[in-house]
Amino acid sequence: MAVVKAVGADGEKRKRPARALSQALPQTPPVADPIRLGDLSDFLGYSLKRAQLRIFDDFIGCVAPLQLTPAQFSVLMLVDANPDRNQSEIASTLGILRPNFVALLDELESRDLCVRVRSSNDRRSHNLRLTEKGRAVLARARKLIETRHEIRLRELLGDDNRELLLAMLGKIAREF
Amino acid sequence: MAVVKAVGADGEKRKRPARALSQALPQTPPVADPIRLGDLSDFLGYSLKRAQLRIFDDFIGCVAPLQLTPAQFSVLMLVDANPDRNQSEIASTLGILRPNFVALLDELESRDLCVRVRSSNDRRSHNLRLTEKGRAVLARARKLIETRHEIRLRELLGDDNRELLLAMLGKIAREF
DNA sequence: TATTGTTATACTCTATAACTATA
DNA sequence: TATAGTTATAGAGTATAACAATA
Repeated sequence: MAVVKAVGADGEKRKRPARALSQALPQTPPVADPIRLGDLSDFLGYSLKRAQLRIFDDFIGCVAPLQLTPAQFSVLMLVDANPDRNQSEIASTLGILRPNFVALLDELESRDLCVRVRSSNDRRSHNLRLTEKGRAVLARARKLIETRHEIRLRELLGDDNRELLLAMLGKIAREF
Repeated sequence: MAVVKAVGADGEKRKRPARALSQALPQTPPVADPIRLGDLSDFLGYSLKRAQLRIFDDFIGCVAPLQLTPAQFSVLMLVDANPDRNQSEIASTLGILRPNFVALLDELESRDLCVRVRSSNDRRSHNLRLTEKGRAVLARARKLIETRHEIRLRELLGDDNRELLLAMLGKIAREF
């Protein structure tokens, strides 16, 4: 397995610049030592958060042509896999509070990716479905993410390690 | 290695309730099928985010006696490992923007955990140090996290898998 | 009475511009 | 002029209470 690389970020600035002979060295050298993370990287929360931010950033860049946030993508995925479920069911499955789900859906509906259909059984409920355009956009998004994002993750981590990573993250989310 | 458990969440509600013989079955059964995550859990971003939220939530609970957020903890850790570095250096290492670091530091300083010391070399800079109390609180926090949080993660994942998880997350944060 | 979707609202995070004091 | 710390501010994301329509 590939070894984790040195330390990065400002690694290329390590070399001290040349200095005139007569010039006194200041108390603090002009090129500072890199900051040490110390034990911080041994705490799962820290590494998890930094990795999550990086992944989301890359995700957003990869689906930029479709202008989908990770949250919007997750809604499209879930409505596609579970048509005609109501807002509360979809929102709570994603850990989104019902009030906060309203604006998110408004946006998807205004872009004609998703529709709210008043349920005939229970007229309080709005059943959710993807539109034809919604399915098409989702398909394009999945292809973009697979070919630009996930494939590079497989290259970086290796197929087996990526599977193991997914399994552990799922276990934490479900059982911790 | 332990196998990932079934599905959870509402797993205990699966059994259909008894029903009067004369009562007609409504079109939709009163106990709905669980929502299927589908391929969503195969996308790293989704699993990463859910796991991160769970970990932070648990972290906050574990250090509740000390009232430290993950961000505050990371600042204490970094200042402890790198005394007399200035705000910009500490903030940027943590991915915190300088303006947002001000209030964070104000809070730590008001609680006498950390001090800003005007640098004699460059009077624009504030060098950061932990106070005696700051070191004590950090030590207690580390112990709480180790004994209540990380230890349970090791039990859940296994020691070797936890190490592998940390290595992969670090690799994503640094190299992806 | 309880639930679904909604509004209003508040609080935290994050992001950018611009000021001040120093260099 | 450039940089460190700061202020102000705006935008996401997230949280709770309460209302109308419906059950």
